[in-house]
Amino acid sequence: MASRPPLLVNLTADLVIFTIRDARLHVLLVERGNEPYRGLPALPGGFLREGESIEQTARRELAEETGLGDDLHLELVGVYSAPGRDPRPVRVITTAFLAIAPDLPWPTAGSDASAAHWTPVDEAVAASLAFDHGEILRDALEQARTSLQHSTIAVEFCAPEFTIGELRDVYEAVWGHPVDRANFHRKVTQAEGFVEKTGEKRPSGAGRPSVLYRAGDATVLEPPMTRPVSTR
Amino acid sequence: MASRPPLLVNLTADLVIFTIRDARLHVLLVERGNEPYRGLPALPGGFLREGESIEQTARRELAEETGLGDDLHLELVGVYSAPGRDPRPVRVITTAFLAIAPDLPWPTAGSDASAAHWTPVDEAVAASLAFDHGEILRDALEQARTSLQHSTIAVEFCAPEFTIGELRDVYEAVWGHPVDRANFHRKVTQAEGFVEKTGEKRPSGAGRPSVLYRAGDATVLEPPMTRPVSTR
DNA sequence: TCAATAGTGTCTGTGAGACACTATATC
DNA sequence: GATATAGTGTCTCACAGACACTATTGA
Repeated sequence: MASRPPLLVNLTADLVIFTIRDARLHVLLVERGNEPYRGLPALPGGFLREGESIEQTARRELAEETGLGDDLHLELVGVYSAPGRDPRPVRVITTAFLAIAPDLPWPTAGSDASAAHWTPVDEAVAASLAFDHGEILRDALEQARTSLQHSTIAVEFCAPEFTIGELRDVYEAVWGHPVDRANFHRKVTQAEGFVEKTGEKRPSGAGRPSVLYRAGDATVLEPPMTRPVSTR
Repeated sequence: MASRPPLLVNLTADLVIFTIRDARLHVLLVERGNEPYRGLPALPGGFLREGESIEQTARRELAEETGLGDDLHLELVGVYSAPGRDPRPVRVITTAFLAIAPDLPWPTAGSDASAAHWTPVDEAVAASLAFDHGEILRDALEQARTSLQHSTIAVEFCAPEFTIGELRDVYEAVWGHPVDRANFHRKVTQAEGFVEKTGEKRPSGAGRPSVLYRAGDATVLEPPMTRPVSTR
């Protein structure tokens, strides 16, 4: 049989960048400046360039959008390739990555030109997004919730020095569910390599000052943090 | 700034198809008939076609290679896009999928023309494979081991009716580690929706005949099956 | 002193791991 | 009977969940 030439496509990396502001999980959305879907909110992303791996594309976009270093946590969420997901003549297939940013004072909520907004995830999930970005966002959110169980990435949401209470706020914001204060404290401090004391304390307005911690060496959390049934 | 046109690439789906033969985990490898890497063992795969999602590409290749229906379990392992991973002029980026096939009598170990071989995974991991298929295989193996903990996919390795002992053989083959017979039996039969009795028994040569089960409705296994530390 | 927040003690239930025991088949 | 395989009982330890308690600060 005559072999047809392989189909040529464009490849993009789209980013689901999460952070926590005011104890709520937010995701970075940009307003599309071009067709298709001009004016609609979308996930930031961009095309693969020559000499780049798709992870490098994702990191480059991440740096452009957040202005942060490229040492942030990135994990693959999925490949989205349904025919017709992008109306342009050449097929555009995207690889979605999940990124986690600490809750820092943001220059302009993204240094990129186009209007970037930190949007509460529940609003973003309910909104109508460009392309299949709604589906991507839901998949990434579920993956983030699962990752919090099995890994120590929650510290990536925090500043270099943080309190156990702040770390607990991360879990509560991502899971959207309260977590027992006492049990969480023990779990986190006893898990080897999750957090380590800095030796400092920080006054917490009123009340006993909290001990400060920094991230430990471990990346996997074994045994995992159990996730409330109602969040699954 | 002048925007350059997006890079055009070829996209492939490569398959890591696992099965169990003689209580050992095997993977399907094909011998490459064309350049590059002609003659070297490689994972089966193929190019994305027009009107197809990449999952459909993977299912099509899976059906071609195994002759089995397209209801087999498929899960995304990763995207492999390093520049230079394929020496051809147009960049070839692959999405790797993990598939699980039951241990059935195979027509010719794959109906495809090219020489397809069921290879024990430890041999395949040690061998030199085409492209970055060695890395893909290692990633897929680790993912399969993890999936066995958290899901009920182990039943996909089995015939429609199976014994608890056969299911345990799956875990031992994939993990490469013995699993306690008694505790496994309780875990599997008490986990809701993992397996259900058919009502039949099957004589097992000598000894008490074993009760037959079929797969249940559940896909996630909660709480998970704990994996021996030495396999992590 | 009280209010507020941080951190500990302790009891209970679930389930994993280890391993002895019972059940049912072939020879 | 002996042997082989399937399945159960049971003890111990680790740990999650619930929640009462103590500790340390500011007002």
